[in-house]
Amino acid sequence: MAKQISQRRRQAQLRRQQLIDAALHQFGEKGYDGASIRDIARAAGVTEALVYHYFRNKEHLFEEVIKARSFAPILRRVLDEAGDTHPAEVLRTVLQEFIDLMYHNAPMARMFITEFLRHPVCARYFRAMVEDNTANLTRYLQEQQQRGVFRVDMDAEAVAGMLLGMAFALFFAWGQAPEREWHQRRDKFLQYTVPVVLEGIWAKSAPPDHT
Amino acid sequence: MAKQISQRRRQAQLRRQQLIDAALHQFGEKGYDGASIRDIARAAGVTEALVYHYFRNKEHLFEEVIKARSFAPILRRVLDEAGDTHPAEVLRTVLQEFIDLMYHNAPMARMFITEFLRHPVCARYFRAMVEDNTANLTRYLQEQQQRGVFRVDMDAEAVAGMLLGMAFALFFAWGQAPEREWHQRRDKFLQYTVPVVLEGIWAKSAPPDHT
Amino acid sequence: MAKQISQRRRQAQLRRQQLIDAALHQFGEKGYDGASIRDIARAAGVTEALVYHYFRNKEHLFEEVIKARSFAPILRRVLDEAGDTHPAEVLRTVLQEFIDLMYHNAPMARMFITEFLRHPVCARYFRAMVEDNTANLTRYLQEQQQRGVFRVDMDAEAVAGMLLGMAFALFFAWGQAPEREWHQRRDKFLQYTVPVVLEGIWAKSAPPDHT
Amino acid sequence: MAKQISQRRRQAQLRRQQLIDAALHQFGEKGYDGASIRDIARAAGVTEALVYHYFRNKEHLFEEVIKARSFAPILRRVLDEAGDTHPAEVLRTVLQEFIDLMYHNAPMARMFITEFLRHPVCARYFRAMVEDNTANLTRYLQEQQQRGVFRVDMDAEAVAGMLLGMAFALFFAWGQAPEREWHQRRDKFLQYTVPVVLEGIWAKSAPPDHT
DNA sequence: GATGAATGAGCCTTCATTCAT
DNA sequence: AATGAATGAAGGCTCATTCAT
Repeated sequence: MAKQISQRRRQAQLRRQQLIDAALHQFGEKGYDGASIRDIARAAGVTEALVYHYFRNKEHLFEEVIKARSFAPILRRVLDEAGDTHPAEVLRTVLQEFIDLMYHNAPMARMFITEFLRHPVCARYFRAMVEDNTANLTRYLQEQQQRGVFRVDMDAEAVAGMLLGMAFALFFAWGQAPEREWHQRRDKFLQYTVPVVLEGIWAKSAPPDHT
Repeated sequence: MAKQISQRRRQAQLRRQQLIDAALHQFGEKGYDGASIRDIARAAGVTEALVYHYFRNKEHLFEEVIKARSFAPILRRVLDEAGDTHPAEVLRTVLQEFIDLMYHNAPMARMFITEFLRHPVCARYFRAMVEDNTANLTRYLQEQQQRGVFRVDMDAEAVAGMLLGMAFALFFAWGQAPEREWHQRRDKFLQYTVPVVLEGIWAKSAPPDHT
Repeated sequence: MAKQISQRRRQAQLRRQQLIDAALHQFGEKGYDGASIRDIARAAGVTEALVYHYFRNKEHLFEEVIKARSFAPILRRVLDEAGDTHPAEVLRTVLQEFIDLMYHNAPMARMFITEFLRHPVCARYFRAMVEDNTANLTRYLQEQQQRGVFRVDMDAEAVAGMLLGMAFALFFAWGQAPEREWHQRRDKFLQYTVPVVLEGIWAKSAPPDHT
Repeated sequence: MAKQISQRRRQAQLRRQQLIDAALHQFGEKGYDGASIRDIARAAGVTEALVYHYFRNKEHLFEEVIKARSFAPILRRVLDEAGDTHPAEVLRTVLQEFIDLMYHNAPMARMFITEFLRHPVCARYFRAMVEDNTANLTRYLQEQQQRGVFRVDMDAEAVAGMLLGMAFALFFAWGQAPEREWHQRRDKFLQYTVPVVLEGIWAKSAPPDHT
């Protein structure tokens, strides 16, 4: 009997996740208003009423979708694992991970982008994410600054925001383009654009020997 | 009689514009799906049916809103008038105009952002706008490059995209923040971030004496 | 000046007729509810408002359409001109005229049929028409009956109703069929069916030598 | 539990029928365009939305109404049960049943008549019905013809069409008249008109002894 | 846990009609 | 004579949500 209960619970957990996944895709493709509960339910292969069995209402479901799949933890890990490779390499990797993360989670990214400007909940999470990432990147830049890698007068936070902003803009503008074009833009961004930016912040006494 | 007709026509023109304005605001605040024809009509102080007297349907109204208020012409003017001031100054001005333009037309900017990912029409116009602006800025950068101001190996298009992208990301992330914060971010961007970027593209033989 | 006025009047008369024609076709094709004032106006190449300049409202326009094009006068003429040809020939001609009249004025006929069951005005006119025609045909049959052509116990009115009813049913059921089929049905009706009916009403003493 | 489910199903079945009935009456009285979903829902005592729970849209509801209540099966039964009574009696009975069937299902009959000329679906069903009935009656007439009851040169199909057409025209023209008048017309038709028609098709060698 | 019946509110759109010009 | 601006009502349909089963 306990087994049955735990099985039920597992089944419930599964359903819940299934619904969140379906909702994520629908919201991502059609937006909050554009995606109906019916759409979501059908995409998950269940009845509309069942959605209300798991989530109080559409708003709540939306919040759960946001909570369940934040970028933040993933990105933090990436940054933490940076280690002590050459900063140029590290930053390029970080931005690459960031860009690819958005690209491979396009539905969610789209949802965040489109609903950020309307949905307070979404805005809150999005901002938290941005701040989290910026803070992490800022911290890293400051560490390197103190080690003499970057100019003393560098504004670490501004640079962090600039780098992430550029990456974000890249995804926004071209994330939906045909795959080939997207890859071209992405590669040029990582190989050419980022280094150009870094040019302005290296400490002069320590000329970089980056690739 | 001719006068009467022209008056009627003027009145009609006015109404049309009035409706487009109202629609712009409603779409900007609530998105395409979220803004109902009723909302728009009420905001313009007329009946729903009148909206259909001027526009075939919601889709068409939306297109008219987009067409009627494209950034492109405004931006082009700004860039064309750049003249021959110091490039650093020019670029700062251009970006400032760009940012302020978005900020002062926030409802439309928001609409473009949120509907870009869903509405083909919007996407088309948005992309045209991006390309137009990038092309203009690219051209300017190339001119300066040929005059020896910028490095020979500078990729003008990539730099143009980077600058505009950063500006866009700035607006996206902070355009809705409290006014004071917005202004701080904006100013820091123009006074600090942009120069940092430029640092990487100046021709070495011609050290800039920018502010 | 008088000329101008009369010209205007003629123009007005023309427009009126034009509108009635357009309305007839629209009502015939789409029914009273299905045909909108806009449809009618467009079909006549004028503005909706002009329809209201000539007719108080849709109902009135409908009535005018019905009044303006009653079958009755046409049919009466046909019957009056019957003269003294052989009755079988006369009846066949009468029915043929009746059928062809409906077929060549299909839009109006359709309108009468479909609106008869709903629209009191239409019902009144239709019934008047039916009664008029039946009365005429009945009178003719009675005259021939008194001349010894038809059986003494023939119920002239019943026979008249039966003949016209059959013709009507023919048009109703097949009037929309492909033209070839329609013509086949029509011809068989006139050449075979009608004579069969007459068989039952000839006076026995006077065997007919019809074709 | 199975009981509960079946009860629910029964309830649903009931609702469905209820809606079809309501729709039938509304369509019959006001026509397809004239009868709104609101009308139908109110007549059935439910919300408009529930109509859409049972039927995909108005068109579908209309089709279901037509399918659910076709004359065809009823008429076929009547004809099949004809047995071997005297043909005059059989035919009179058949036509009487046909007429009464229309009269007692006046709303649907009216709907068929008015929508036949506009609605393809209705036209299809109506035509099938006509052909089915005509075919049955034709077959019966041919059987009797082979047994020597009717003239050798009788065109069974034409006669069948004629008889049913007359009956239809009778209903069309007078089915809405005051009840007394209707009954008079109906009785005269069955007792006088039909025999007159038959007069023309009896085989001469076998003089009928009908009433 | 899961379903289908049921609802009230709202949406986009069309319609018949009026009025100033 | 003719038009276009303007409206209130209604129509078909969808949606988020509840409830009994």
